[in-house]
Amino acid sequence: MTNTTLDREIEQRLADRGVRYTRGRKAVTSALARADGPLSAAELHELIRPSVPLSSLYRSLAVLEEVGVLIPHFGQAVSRYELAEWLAGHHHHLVCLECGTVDDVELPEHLEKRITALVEEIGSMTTFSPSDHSLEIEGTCGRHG
Amino acid sequence: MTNTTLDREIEQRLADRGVRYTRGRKAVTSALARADGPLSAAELHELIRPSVPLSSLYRSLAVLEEVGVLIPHFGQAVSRYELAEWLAGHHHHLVCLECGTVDDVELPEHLEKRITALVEEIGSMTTFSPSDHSLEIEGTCGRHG
DNA sequence: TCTATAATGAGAATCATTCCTAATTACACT
DNA sequence: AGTGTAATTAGGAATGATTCTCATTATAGA
Repeated sequence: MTNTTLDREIEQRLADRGVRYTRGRKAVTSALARADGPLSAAELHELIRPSVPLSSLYRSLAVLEEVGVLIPHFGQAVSRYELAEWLAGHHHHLVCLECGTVDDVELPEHLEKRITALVEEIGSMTTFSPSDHSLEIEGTCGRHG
Repeated sequence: MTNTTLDREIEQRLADRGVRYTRGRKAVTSALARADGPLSAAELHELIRPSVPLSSLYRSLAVLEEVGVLIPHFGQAVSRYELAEWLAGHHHHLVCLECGTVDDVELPEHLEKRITALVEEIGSMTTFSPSDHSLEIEGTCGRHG
């Protein structure tokens, strides 16, 4: 395995929750540990096929998410649309982890400038050419009992 | 209509592309203009029902995206998973608009500190309590012909 | 080893999204 | 206003992703 330490940490976490660290679940975490970005169920299936059928894979993902080993990159698998920035203005997002709503925030110029500067610095560090950016802030909105 | 100026800008853009600004399309843009964050097709449908059937709604979304009036909040409607940050470390994302891949970037500490400071400032401006954040940088990765 | 419980495999069911085709509508021109 | 043409829509069928169900298998502990 690529990363024994990581694997042991996961094993520990699952043990604490009384959940087994089975072959299929190991296949998922180890594929994700090797990946260099978030992967979809289909992409994972391609990587670890044919050892795990899709239905089991989805179950493994759900279990691993439940115990906090995995996180979904942008919650639900539905497309959400918004007006383009030339219409709505440049903004960022507040993502509520409790109710799933996403709210826009427009930042005052001095904060926005600092973000833009950061993005440019990151671009100059890599071979990636940034054209736009969005700061996604997760937390809880003020609307819950 | 809530926002006549905006509506005229959209009308103009569609006219430039030789595309009609029909009742159904207006219903979509005006609902999005009123919304305070990105909406899914189902949410939009709920808002403007029963004037527009779902299939037409999807087509409107596609057309409006094509002419640059709408943008999807996080591309494809598939869930992608990654290891939680306590396992993978805190990182941000480079989203390639050409091929759809998402790569992780881990930032050097001085940059990360600047982002954290920003997020805290934003939190203090609103009723939202941030628990985590991710900077999503869109652009093109270095891998295309 | 035996038993109770957790996990898997395979396929059916569900939900979001896309596709298809005929009927309708808007637009340009008379 | 009336007509021809192309764009658009409605509605339902088809697809693809995800979830559910249930019979079977594996596991941990008595």
